[in-house]
Amino acid sequence: MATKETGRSVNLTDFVYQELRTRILSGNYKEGEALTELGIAGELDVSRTPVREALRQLEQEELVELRPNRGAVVKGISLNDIRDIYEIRSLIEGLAAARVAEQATTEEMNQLEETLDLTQFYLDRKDYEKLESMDGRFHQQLYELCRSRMLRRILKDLHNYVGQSRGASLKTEGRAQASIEEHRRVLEAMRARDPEQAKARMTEHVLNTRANLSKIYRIQ
Amino acid sequence: MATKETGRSVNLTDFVYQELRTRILSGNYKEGEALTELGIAGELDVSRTPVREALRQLEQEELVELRPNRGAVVKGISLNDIRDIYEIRSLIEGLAAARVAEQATTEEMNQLEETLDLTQFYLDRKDYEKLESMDGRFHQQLYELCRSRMLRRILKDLHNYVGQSRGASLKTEGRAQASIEEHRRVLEAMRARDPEQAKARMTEHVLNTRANLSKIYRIQ
DNA sequence: TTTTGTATTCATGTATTCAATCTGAATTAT
DNA sequence: ATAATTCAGATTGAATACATGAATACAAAA
Repeated sequence: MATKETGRSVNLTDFVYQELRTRILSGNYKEGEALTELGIAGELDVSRTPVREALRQLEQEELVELRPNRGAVVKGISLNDIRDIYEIRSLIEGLAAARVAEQATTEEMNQLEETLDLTQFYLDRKDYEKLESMDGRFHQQLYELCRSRMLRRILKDLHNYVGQSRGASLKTEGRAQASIEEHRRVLEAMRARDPEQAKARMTEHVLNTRANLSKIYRIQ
Repeated sequence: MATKETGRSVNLTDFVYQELRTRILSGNYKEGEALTELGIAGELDVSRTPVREALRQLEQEELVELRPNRGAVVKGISLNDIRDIYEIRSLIEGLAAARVAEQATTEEMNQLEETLDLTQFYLDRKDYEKLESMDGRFHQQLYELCRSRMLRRILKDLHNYVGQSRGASLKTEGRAQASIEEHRRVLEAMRARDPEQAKARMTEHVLNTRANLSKIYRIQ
């Protein structure tokens, strides 16, 4: 057992975790909403045990608050959080890019390039769901390739938090194409084994994304 | 129930979590060591339930790896991790200091000053345990006062990871006094409401700590 | 009217039970 | 002798049972 219609979770705890996480980050569960263990267990048709374990994980990344003996409350992502995420990323994501420029193999760079080609492919097809997924994959791949456990941890976290707003940003006129081109320039610098340029271009890319986002949301 | 000789845990899960976390970060449990739920439960005299929940939390911060159906393995902090932590902190901890300079109340700055006074007090008494704790408290207070959920999350995490090496650093000749003075200069800039200077001085402080650390450990 | 005590209810905290899975040694087959 | 197989023991995964604590409603007292 343990795949639960959605598939590919190895156990129920992971399944519940993914499910709750998605619902919170998508805004399906709203800020301040109280979650009861039995309620979730009933909804997902599992016992309280995996629910409790999943809630503990979510508490660790501050997506819920666990009040002792009083249950869980949803903590969403605020505009202030988003503003800070982009500010932090503008400071450290360039570092990850520099590391990739220094250490990644040609094979790994080819993987990045494939992601970029796919992104362009889906943009041409106007398949915005896949486009969004591929745009995110470029960053996720980068986090793996930078060979730094700490950078990967932090950047993955931050990136996941802004999934929603990144999607909105990519739907604005011309931004997706610009994003692809910025990614490409980062990759070029990596292929040229120029860490400083890779860093600068990645930083600029993050700042551009933030600037674009500030047209949609009221941040900073 | 629920205080378990060590005191102040509100429930057994938190108690187990703190206990395991401490043992891992202090090197008491070594990298690669396999942990069984029943073994821990027996050692701490609790059932498997709170142990499982604690392990899920520890997995979230990558202090253990959970292999499905095969149990938990300890993941320590490597020298590479420490190197990266200081590099990341040198980039973003200044941002936190700048925020404090902008937003903290005079009362809050007084709290920081009290911590500094206490640090000096314990240094004069050569009470290195308390000294270490107070030196850390200055940073922890800063993370709370910067009023950024994301900065607080990340910096607290990173700071906890390097607890051991920070302790070692403070024991080297003259470093504790230098650290206090650097903290004081950061606070001065905050009191002067000069975010840029607070940032610069904090960044320098982090870099100094790293430089001092590199005399002990073989980092970068 | 406000406060305080108390019973009830509901949710969480923990232990226990049972099922599924993995590991490794003994056994069998090649 | 080596490889494949089987099976027992141990460990994790999940559900359920039991215990504890918090919140609410309501009654009695000030």
